[in-house]
Amino acid sequence: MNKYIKPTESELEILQILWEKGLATVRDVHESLSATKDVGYTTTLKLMQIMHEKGLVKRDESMRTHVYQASVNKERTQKHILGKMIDTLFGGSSTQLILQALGNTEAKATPEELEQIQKLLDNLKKN
Amino acid sequence: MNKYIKPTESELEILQILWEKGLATVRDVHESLSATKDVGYTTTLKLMQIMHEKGLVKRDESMRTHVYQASVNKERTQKHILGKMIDTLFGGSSTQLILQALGNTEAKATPEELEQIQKLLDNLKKN
DNA sequence: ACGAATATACGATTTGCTTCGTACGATGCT
DNA sequence: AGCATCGTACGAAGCAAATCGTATATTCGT
Repeated sequence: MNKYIKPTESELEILQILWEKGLATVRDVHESLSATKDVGYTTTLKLMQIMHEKGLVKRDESMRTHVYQASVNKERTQKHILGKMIDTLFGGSSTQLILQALGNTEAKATPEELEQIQKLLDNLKKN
Repeated sequence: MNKYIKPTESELEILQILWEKGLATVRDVHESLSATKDVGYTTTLKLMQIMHEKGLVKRDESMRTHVYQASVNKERTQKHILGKMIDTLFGGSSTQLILQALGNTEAKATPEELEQIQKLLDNLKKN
């Protein structure tokens, strides 16, 4: 079995961009990143090279400008980190986390989203 | 305004113990910790000293054996970290996080907990 | 063709977290 | 009193993450 590699905070930021874009060059990623963060280009590059070594991303090197994509699954990664967080921050109770997230007044959920949650909740209640 | 200090992973483990116990000595915390983790006493001590410097915990030094307590609010801290996680891992959508957490087959929620979530959900729907 | 811009590679540094050894004082036991 | 135990303080090592400077190759514009 392949060992799970836990992405660092910075690596997660990059992964998120890659998950969104699908394919992206270092420059693409860097431009997205630097919108919110003050960071040098070579720093982004280095990070992505390290991620490549770790196997977090794949890249096509056939062109001078390499084209990257995530090589780890988004949902799997989210689930993994979420699980850890539930442990270390919510004493193992996912309910506590959900209540906290639902009650979060910022990042309000839209009615449609609430319905989405309702549906899943209904489903769980049946079992 | 006081700058928010982000607790590290290890510090969170300790905070969780302090939130639960209210008051605790280093030894208390260490015993809780070492139930799940293999770590030396002085390591726990040092961590708690650092947390004290950072202002994450308070302590009563009037006795030889100092008595600690968390000085940061549990809900506030959870919310803060959760918010960051929603940003860096779920593209800013708390709904995505909730769906993921609800769908999590491990750490199953009990029917009572589901009701708790339902109530909050109903409340949100009204507005 | 030539200078500017753009790309990767890579080493070095800095910073922060974690861990532990050691020193040393206070307390407890016999 | 004398020794073991328990407590804090503190320095330092080990490690990983993050940042950046520099070297070098390629490409582009004029």
